[in-house]
Amino acid sequence: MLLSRLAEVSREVAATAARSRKTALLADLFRETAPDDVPVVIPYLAGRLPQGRLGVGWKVLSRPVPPAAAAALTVREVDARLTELGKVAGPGSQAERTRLVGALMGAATAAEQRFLLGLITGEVRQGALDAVAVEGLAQATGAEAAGVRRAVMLAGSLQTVAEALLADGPPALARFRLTVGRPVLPMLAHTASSVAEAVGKLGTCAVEEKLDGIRVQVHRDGDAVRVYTRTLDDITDRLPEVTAAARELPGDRFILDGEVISFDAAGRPRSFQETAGRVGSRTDVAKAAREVPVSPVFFDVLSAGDHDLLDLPFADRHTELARLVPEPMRVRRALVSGPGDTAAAEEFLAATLRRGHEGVVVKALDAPYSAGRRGASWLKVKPVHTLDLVVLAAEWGHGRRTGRLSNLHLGARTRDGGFAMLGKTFKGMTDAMLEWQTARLKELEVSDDGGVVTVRPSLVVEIAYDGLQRSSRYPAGVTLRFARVVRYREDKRPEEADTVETLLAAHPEVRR
DNA sequence: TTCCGACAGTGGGGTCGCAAT
DNA sequence: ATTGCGACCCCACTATCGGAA
Repeated sequence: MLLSRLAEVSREVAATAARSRKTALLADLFRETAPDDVPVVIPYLAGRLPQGRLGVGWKVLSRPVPPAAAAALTVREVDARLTELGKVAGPGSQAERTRLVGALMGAATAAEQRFLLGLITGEVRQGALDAVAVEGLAQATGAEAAGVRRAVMLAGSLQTVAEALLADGPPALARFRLTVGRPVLPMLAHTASSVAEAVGKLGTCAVEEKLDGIRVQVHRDGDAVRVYTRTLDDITDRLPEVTAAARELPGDRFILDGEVISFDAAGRPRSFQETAGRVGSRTDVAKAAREVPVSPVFFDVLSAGDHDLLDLPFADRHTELARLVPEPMRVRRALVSGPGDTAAAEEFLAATLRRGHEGVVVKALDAPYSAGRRGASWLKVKPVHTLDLVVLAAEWGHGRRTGRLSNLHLGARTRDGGFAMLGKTFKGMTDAMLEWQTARLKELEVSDDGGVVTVRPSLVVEIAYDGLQRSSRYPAGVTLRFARVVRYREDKRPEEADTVETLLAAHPEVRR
C-alpha cells in the first residue's frame, strides 16, 4: 500500500467531526489492507509508530526538505527506513539521523510529509487514536467492539490484536487472555473535588491512600519477576528491591498493581521528584538504590495462581490481595459504608495528608478491574491550593488554539515590587476565555516575537495548583505543580496579587 | 430530550541518558 | 564540564460525539 493513501485517509478523518464517520473511514482502509501491510498500517492510522519513539523530534523535523512531485513511497518501505533510523546510535548519530530523515522526507510528497511529521512527533491531530482505531477494526472484521477492546487491553497492544483479527477473524479474540508475564493496561481513576462527592457517587466504598510515586504492575512466575510502568515499559532492571519483595511473597504466580515510592529514614515519603529520579536512573542502579531506596506498595491483584481476577468485584480481589501481600506492603485503607459515613472518609484523608501523602483514591467495592479505562469506579481526591498571580506573557497556541494566546506565563509579586515567574499554564480556559484573553492581552502587549507575547504585568488571574516543587528553571527556585486557570480577577490590581514569600510560607516542606 | 461517559487535544515541569560543543 | 534534545514519568481541563437515561 502507498503511504499517500494513508495520508489521504488521515486527512479525511481529521476533516470529519462525526466519530461514526471517522470509524467508517478507518474500517474501509483496514478492509483493503494486505496482511503484510497490517503491522504498519494499523499503528500508523492509530497515530503511532510500531517502533515506538525514534529519538527524532522537532529539532530535526523542522528542517524543510523539498517534497517529491509524485507519490511513490510504500508503507513498508517507510517502515523499513524508520526502523533503520531508530537503530542509529553513537558518535555522529545526530548527523546521520538528520540525513536519513532528510532522505525520507525528500522522497515524500507535501501531503505525505505532513502525515509523516505527525507520526514521528506523535501528533497526528486527526481526532482518532487507539479508541477509534479499535472501533474501525471491529467494523472491518465483523467482531464485537467490546471484545476487540478487551483483547487490546489484555495484549497491551492494538497491533498484535489487529494482526490476529485480520488474519483469522473474530475467533482470534479468544487467544487473548490474561497471562502472567504479559503486561495489561492499568485501570485509571477519575477526579472528584471532595471526599463527600466521591462517597456520594460510589456508596459503599474503600478509601485508600494515594502515594505520589510511580505506578507499577508486578508479574511473578516462579523466580521470574517483571516490573512494568503505566505505559507497559519494562523497568525490572532498575528496581531490584521490587523483584526481591515479589519473590518473598507467599504465592509464586501472580500479577499485582501498585505504586513504587521512596521513604526517607524517618519513614516519610520523599518528594515525587526524588522517587521519579531514582526510577529513571539506569546507569548505576546499585548506587541509586543505596541513595534512594524504593518500596513497592500494592493495592490490587489481577491474577493469582491460575485465576484471572479481573472480573471479580474489588472487595473479592482485595481479599485475595490480603492473602498474598502482608499489610506493610499494602496501601492503607478505610472502609466506608456510604454517604452517611463521610466523616470517616474525611478523617482518613486528613490522616493520609498528615503522613505526607498526596491524597486518597475512593473505590467502589463492587467494581471489576477495568483494564485500560478511566472508569468511574475509582475517584481520586487531592487537596487543591489557589493563588492570585499576574500574567507576565502568553504564547500563541497550536492546533485548535492557533491564532489565540494560550499558554500563560505566571508571576508572583516580589519584595522589590517586581514579579518572579513561577511557571506556565494552558489549562482551565474555555473557548470564550481564550477569545477574551487574546484580545485583552493584545491590548497590554509590550512585544511579540512570534511565539511569546510579553505584556504589561497588570492582569490578575486565579490559579489552582496541586503543590510546590523545587525548580532550577525559575527565579524563585520553585514552581507550581499542575497549575490551571480558575478565573480572571478583574476586580484585583497587580499590587494585590500573592507574593513569593506568602507562597513559600504556605509550603514549608519545600526547601529551596 | 437531556445527561453523561469516553476520547482527543493542548500542552505543563522534572529527571535521566546521550551526543554535541 | 556544560548544553541541548528527546523520552518518559507525573498530570488537569475543555469540547465533542453518541449512547444511556
